[in-house]
Amino acid sequence: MFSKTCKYAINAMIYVATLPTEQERVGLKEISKAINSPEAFTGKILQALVRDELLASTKGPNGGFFIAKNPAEIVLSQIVESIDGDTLFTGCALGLEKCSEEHPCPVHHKFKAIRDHLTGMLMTTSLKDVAERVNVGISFLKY
Amino acid sequence: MFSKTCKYAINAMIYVATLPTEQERVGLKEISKAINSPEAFTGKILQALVRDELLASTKGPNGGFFIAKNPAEIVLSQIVESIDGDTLFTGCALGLEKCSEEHPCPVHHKFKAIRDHLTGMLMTTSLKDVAERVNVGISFLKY
DNA sequence: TATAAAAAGGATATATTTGTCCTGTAATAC
DNA sequence: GTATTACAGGACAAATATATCCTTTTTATA
Repeated sequence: MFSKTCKYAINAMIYVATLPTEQERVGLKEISKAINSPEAFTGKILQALVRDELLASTKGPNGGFFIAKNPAEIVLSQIVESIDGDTLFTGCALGLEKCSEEHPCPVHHKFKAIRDHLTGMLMTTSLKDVAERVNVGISFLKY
Repeated sequence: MFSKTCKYAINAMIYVATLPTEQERVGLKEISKAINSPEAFTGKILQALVRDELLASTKGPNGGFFIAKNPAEIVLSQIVESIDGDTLFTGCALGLEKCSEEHPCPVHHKFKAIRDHLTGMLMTTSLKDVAERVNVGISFLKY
């Protein structure tokens, strides 16, 4: 479904979004500990999220990462697209290069419904939604 | 969603299922041409499908592959599980090792519906269903 | 201004997936 | 029974994804 990289990215974004807004910045070390991911690799992923302006960062003492805009305005599909691209949303399930309504693969019509369901969910689920679930203790970011 | 290997497997199974039952066997070369896949690699995949008794094969002149049972009784989920295992059906979308109702990841509840939708579709779509679409010319196995 | 903290980025390493090549094995036909 | 055909299987190669290490850059503050 998602690449490992993308899973780390989503978890990291959620973790940063769970922090109170008073806490200005959070470091790589804390993030990778919180989501149980390899630190250096997670650093690369956060870099990419910063380039795509979903995260922001500052260097130096007390530096670290923070969500670039209001977590209510960032949806999961943006993170997925940033890391994995749009193949999950537009690619053919059976790998045909030019799969379309006019030239569909054998499962095109059946997958359409599922893809719509999936993308609809990812486009309507905000970081705020999921971060709140973690904050109230009904969902978890590791193990 | 599916690995490339799994896509080749599904396409190959569909192609073999499209052939008239009078045609007893079909060779690797023809299959990989029909689905536009690398021949040797496809050979490995077909081997695996034979081991899992979804396909059958015979060696020697006029040998080749054929569907092991009635295509109406083989569903897509069996092919997926044979090649990719059950992570698509049971694994956590965010990669948590022990994601469950009691210890859910932040998207667990939302993904449940999509996973059910997807697995339901794969468990109710038979090879016969999809092969017929190819045979009547409303769907395609390559390009 | 020197020092330390922390992210950015380049180079490299490891693991996994995807793909090829060659030999072995079984079946058929002459 | 020999030659030919076609799948089985092992060894290897290439490509991609995942992961680590080290240096550079930026910033805060003592």
